[in-house]
Amino acid sequence: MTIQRLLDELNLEQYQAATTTAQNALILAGAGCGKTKTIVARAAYLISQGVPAEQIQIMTFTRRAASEIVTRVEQYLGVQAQGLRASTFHTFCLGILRRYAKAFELGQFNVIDRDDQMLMFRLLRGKEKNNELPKAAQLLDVYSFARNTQSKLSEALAKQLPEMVEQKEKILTIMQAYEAQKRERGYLDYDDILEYVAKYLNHSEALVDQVLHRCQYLLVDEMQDTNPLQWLLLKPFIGKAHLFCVGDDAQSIYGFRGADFQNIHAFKERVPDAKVMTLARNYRSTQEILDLSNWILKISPLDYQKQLVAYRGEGIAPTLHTFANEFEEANWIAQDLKTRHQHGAAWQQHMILVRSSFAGRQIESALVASDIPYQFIGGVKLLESAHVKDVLSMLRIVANHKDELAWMRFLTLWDGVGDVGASRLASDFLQQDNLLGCLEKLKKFSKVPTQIAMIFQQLLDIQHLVKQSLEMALNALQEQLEKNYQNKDWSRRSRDFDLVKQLAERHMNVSAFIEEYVIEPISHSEVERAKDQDVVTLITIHSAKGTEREVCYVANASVGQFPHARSQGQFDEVEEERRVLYVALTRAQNELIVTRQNLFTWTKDTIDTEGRPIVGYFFSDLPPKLCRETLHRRGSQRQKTWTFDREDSFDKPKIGIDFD
DNA sequence: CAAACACTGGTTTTT
DNA sequence: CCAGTGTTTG
Repeated sequence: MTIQRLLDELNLEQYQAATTTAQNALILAGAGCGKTKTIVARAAYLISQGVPAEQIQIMTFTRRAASEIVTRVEQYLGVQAQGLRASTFHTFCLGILRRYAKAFELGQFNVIDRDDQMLMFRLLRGKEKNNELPKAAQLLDVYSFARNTQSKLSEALAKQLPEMVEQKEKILTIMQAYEAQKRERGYLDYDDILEYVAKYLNHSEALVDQVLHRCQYLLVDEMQDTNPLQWLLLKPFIGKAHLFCVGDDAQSIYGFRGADFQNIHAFKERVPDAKVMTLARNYRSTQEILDLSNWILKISPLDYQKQLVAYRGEGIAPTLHTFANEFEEANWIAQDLKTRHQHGAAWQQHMILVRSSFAGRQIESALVASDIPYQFIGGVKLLESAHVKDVLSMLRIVANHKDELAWMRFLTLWDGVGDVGASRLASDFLQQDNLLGCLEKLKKFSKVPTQIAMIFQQLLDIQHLVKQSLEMALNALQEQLEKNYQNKDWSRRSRDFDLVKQLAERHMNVSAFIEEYVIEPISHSEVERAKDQDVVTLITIHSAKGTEREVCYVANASVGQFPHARSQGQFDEVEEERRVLYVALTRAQNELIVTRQNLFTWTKDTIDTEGRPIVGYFFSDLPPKLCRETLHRRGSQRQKTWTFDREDSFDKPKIGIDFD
C-alpha cells in the first residue's frame, strides 16, 4: 500500500485535515467520522513529505490506540514509518524524565501505582475508628483531582467531597505527609510524572528546545479527555512545534480525572492561529443507530450540536430488551451470540459494552458457561492482580532495596506478619546502605524462612535476566502463595505466571519491565490471545473509545446505571453519564442491542439549584419509533436452578434442640 | 493489649 | 475481588 492509496480513501474534509499546512490545527470529529484514520493519514502524510518519523509524537489515551495507529501507518509506509512514536501522556513524560534525567534533579526514582498510593494513604491516615476522615481511596481521589485540575485542595474538596470541607486541616496534614514520604523515598506517582515534566518545560526553554528535537509534530488524540495538567504540558510547545489535536466534546467521559473540555472549546483563544476543521460525516453506523444516539444528546439541556448523519444510509433499528434480572440478561446475550455464530457470524464481529468491570463479571460467567470465546478489556489487569504483585515485590526489592512499599508487600506474605510488624521492619531496612544489609536483618527475622535471604542474593546477581529472576522469585514464594490463596482461585492464578514470563522476556532489565507495566498494566486477555483471534470482546465503555464492531450489546442500561445512581441530581455528572452512554451507543456499525433489567426502582427527574432540569433515567421517554422493545418473561433457566430472590425469602425454621 | 486471622458485604469510570 | 469488621491469639 502506498501513501497515495491512503489519501485516496479520505473524503475531502479528512484530506484537508490530514494535509493541512497550518502550524496548529484542531479537528472536531464526531463519533465514527474517521478520527483515527485522519491521524494515521496525517502521520503518513508528514512522513511522505520528508518529516523524519522520529520527530512525530502521537499522544493517545491507551496503549491499544497507540499501537493500532503505529501498525496502520506501518501498513502504508513500511520501513519509512520506523521511529514513529505513539504513546500515552504518561509514557511520553516518563521517556523525557529518563532521557533528560539530569535536568530534573531527581536522582533514582520509582514509579508507584494506585495500590501503592493507597497503602501509603492508609498508613498515614491511621485506623482511628468512627473518624470523620475520608477513606484512603477518597483521599487519593481528591489529591489526584486537585493535581490534574491544577486547583487548590479546598476547591477539589468542595467539588469531590463537599461533606468533608470542614476536615480540611487534617486532610492537608495527611497529604503533606504523603508528599514528604514520596520525596524521601524517591517515589513518583502517576501525577508526578506529568507534573514534573509539565512544570519544568514551562520553566526552562532550554529543556523545551531539547525535547523539540524529538517532537516537531505533536498529534493529540482524544483531546476532549485531556485535563488542565495535560494542557500545561502542551502549552510550552505552542508556537514551537506543530500541534494537531483531534477530539469530540460529546465524547468527553473523563471528568472524574479532571478532563476539561475547555481544552477544546477555548482552543481558538489559547492558540489564536489555530485552524479549526470539522469532520461531520459518519461512516461507521447506519442511520437508525445514529438516530437513537442523536436523541440521547438532543434531550439534554446542554446544546451539543451533534446530529450525526450516516453516510451508509439506513439499516436495522436498534432493539431494547428488558429482563427480570442480571442472570437472564447475561444468559440471553450469550444465547443470542451463539445463534448468530451458528448462522455464520464470526465471534469477533461482536462487542459487549458494560458500564463497570463489576457488571462485566456477570456476563463473563455466562460466556464461560456457554463456551463462547471472549476477551475482557478493562477491570483488574494482569499486572495489577494481587498474586502477580506479590512475586514482583521481590524483584522490586532487588532493583531498589529502599522500596518500602515492596518490602511491605513481601513481608506481609508470611504467616504472622501484618501491616504493623512489616512497616517496622521495612523502616529499619530503609536505614541500610545496600540490600545485603537488609538481608542480614531479614535473616534474624524468624517469620520469614532463612533460605529466602539466599534467594535475594542470587537474584542480585541475575538482575539483567528478567525471566530467570521471575522464575526464581516465583519458586521461592510458590509454597507460601499457594497457602495464602487457597480457596481463592490459586489454580487459575498460578496459570497467570506463564503470561507474566512472556511479558518479562521482552525487557532488558527488571526495573524497565516493572516501570512499563506500572504505567500501562495490560489485561489478561490482551496477552493471552493474539489480536486477530476470533473472540467476542467484552469491554468497559471507558476502554471502548475508538473501537467499533458490527454488532454491539450495551448491557445493563437499567435505571440507576444510566445515569449512575451516584451522580443522581448533579448536573455535570449526569451530563457526563449521558456522554458515556453516547459513546457506548455509537460503537455499533450494523446492529445495536440495548439490554436492561426490570428493576422495581424508580428515579425522579429533578431540578438543580440553578433551575436546570436533571433527568433520572435516560431511557424514560424513549420514543417507540427509535427502538424495537421486547419484554422478556422469566425463562426456563429459572426452573432448572432455583435461587433465592428477595421476594422468595421466608422466616427460617429453627434447627437444633430446644434449650428451654 | 496489640496484632493477625476469618469472614462478610458491596463495588463507576483509568493513567 | 478487596476492604473493612469482628474475633481470636500471643
